[in-house]
Amino acid sequence: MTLRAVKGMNDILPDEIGRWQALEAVLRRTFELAGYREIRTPVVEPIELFVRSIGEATEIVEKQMFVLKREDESLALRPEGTAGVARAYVASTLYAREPVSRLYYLGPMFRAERPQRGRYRQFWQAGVEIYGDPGPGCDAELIDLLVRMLSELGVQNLRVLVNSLGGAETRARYRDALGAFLRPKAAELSEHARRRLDDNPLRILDSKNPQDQAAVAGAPSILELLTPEDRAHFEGVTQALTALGTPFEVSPGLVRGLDYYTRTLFEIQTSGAEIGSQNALLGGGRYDAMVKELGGPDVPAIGFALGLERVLLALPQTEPAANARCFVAPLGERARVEALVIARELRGAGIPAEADTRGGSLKSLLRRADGLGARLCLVLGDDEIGRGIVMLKDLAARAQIEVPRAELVARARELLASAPPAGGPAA
RNA sequence: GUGGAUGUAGCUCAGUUGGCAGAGCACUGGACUGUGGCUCCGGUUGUCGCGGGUUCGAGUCCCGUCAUUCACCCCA
Repeated sequence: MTLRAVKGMNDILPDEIGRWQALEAVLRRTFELAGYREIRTPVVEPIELFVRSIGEATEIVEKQMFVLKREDESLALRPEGTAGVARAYVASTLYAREPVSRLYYLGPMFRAERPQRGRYRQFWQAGVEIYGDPGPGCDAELIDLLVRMLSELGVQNLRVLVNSLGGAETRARYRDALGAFLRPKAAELSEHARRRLDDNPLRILDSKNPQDQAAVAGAPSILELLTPEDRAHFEGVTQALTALGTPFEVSPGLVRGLDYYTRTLFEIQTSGAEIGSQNALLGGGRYDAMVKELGGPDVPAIGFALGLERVLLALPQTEPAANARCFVAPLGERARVEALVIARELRGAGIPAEADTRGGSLKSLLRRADGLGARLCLVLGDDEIGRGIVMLKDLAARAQIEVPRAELVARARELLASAPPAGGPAA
């Protein structure tokens, strides 16, 4: 019985890691250019934190948490990032040090759902949180930043959905109104939706079931029930987005399964089939009540989270770039040790270098160099050692020159700095 | 959590009414005693997911199980 990775948790192998690192670099650069600083919080938190922030009756808290019991502690692997960051913000009294905190995070999250394309039990999220700015300007700025980032990454078919849930008062009123509208139509709803009528009728709005969609048509919109303050905020967001030239759709049916959201709610989807039956690349919104709920002062907040796996699936596949590596191919016993010395010298000069230690014919060594995607191959045997030279091959150019041993590093550096010939090396 | 599909070499997949386990790619050796990507010739690679059943005989049929995947659900 071979050991496997835990269901829904995947190894990221070296062949794929380049795409991950490239995406992570874009995320960090985007956030840092916009004034966000990284925060790293624990992967494990007290269950109580998620119950209080995400909501006791949510799917995530009820069914999807990986729970750890240790002595008298009840812990959980974090199912999302916002709660932990908010906890850290309160616990370290960041609010007392600066009026506005702009934070970002990047790391693995855990939810025990049935795995599927674009949905895993361990998955990576990157997100930001802004504390202390009541908006709506920062709401719009954040959405605009994300739309531009995804476009620049090359994600096609973006849809930007924006909605407002208003404050607690609006939300309660809307629940009642929606319940009153749907209850007479209970017979037309799917069984699943019917069960939600009492505990969370808003979720029926984004059901994919055609039956539910039909029943929901003509339902009152939450946007009609916003208080004047909520309405002014939402208009501020949409006006700023328009002024920024960010395309968006007002989507009164947009709802999220986390209880903490207030006012602005947004989601960026791709309509392509790349991410399977999931369609959200990122989602977020305002959660003005959470900091206080967690024992901090009354500080408003907004944030979002992006699924790295989903963005990678939605991204165009790129050819791996030919690398600037050197392969050192020794022929014979004497050359073997010398190859190690040469590789060390090259690395000392900042040139990625690998010396062969397995031996074999020159033909197989050259194949090995090709297989690594190396740009240069250094060949040395008894002949070269006797003459104090090394054979320096430019694999891409299919050319070779004899180079005095002492000039090797300098000549290799020159070749690597020059562009590979047209036609390029084989991938 | 519910329903469907699929599990055969490192990868992609064939495998007929049940009758010797296959191909391409990859890897490797040679043609070319020390010159790579193309070509040609050869070679290595298997718990047919796992367990049971039917049968003279099971990759093939039946039952169970696990995994993957698709849809629902959920969400990033």
